[in-house]
Amino acid sequence: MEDLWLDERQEAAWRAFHAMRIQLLGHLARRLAAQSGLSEAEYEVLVTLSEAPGHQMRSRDLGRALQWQRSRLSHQLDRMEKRGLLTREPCPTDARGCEVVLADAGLESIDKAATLHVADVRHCFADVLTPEQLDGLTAAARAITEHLAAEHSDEARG
Amino acid sequence: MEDLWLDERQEAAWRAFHAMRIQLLGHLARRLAAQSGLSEAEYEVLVTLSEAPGHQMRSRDLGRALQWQRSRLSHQLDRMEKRGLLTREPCPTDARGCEVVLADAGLESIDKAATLHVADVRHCFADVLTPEQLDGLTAAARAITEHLAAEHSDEARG
DNA sequence: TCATTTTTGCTGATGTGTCAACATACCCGG
DNA sequence: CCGGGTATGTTGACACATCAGCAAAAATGA
Repeated sequence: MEDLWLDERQEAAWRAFHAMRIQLLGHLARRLAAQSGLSEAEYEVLVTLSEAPGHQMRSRDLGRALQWQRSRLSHQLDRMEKRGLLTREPCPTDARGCEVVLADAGLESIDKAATLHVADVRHCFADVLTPEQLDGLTAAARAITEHLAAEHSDEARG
Repeated sequence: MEDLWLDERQEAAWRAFHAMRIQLLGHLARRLAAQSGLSEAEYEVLVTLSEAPGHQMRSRDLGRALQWQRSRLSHQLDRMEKRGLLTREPCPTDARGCEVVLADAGLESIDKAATLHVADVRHCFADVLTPEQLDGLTAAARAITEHLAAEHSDEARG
């Protein structure tokens, strides 16, 4: 049963990461909502759509790009379609499919929102860290992501 | 309009952090649910209560410890009380207040869950990083948290 | 061709998180 | 003591996320 707890250094890192995450994401989400009337989920959908050729994408590909579950995306698109941010149209090459098209209101929203949001990310995240800290964070985050990906493909095989 | 976007290094860090956060927290939440039947919210409430003297706390203090909104806590306690993880009793010193008491089922749950969850955190987070990365992450996270706290108190004053 | 399996998207139920509004109790200055 | 401001907790409405289950179309392969 030894070896199961965190040592001092590990616990400090975990707690600091936890607190930072809560504060930072909460702050960014509140700013985004106040400035643009968008939630983070809406922002991500609109950014991805706005970068797609023709401002449209199959629901399947949108889901893959965002790494979302199908049902999550479907519910989210329901709400955004009701708000007039996008439309859903039948996919010409696959009768199951569904083309998600950015509406004018959505394009307007995301254009305004993106500039302000990126400025917030700079102000509260990027500009607070030194270049060395940025690189260190990138390396640490990638190490964790890759470890999880490896583990996931392990259990898919095993 | 110059200076508003992120440079290469900043964008790499932001994207890496974003991806890591999604993967890591999703993984930990799924493992916690599968192993213990607890959500992260329930886990946090139970851990905090289990560390309190007498396994109980005023709702106000619980909210402060968790940094939660009052309404969030109230809704969460509703659900957990229905599940038999805790009880709510009147506060003897303040008729508005409410003592939240850990129930036997809650103590049992958290005892089992904590060991497994901490092991997961070690496996997917702490053990993946070098001591230097852990310290670097701690410093970076604290810098961000402190920056946000300072900003928040600024706008409270201004 | 035809049956089976996979992919795609939707739905309903439940749990989660935020906001605004509310009722009550406390506190403090007159 | 009393009256206005503050603190505490709850509620209802809504947005968000996950799960299990469903239907229909497509891909696969005997």
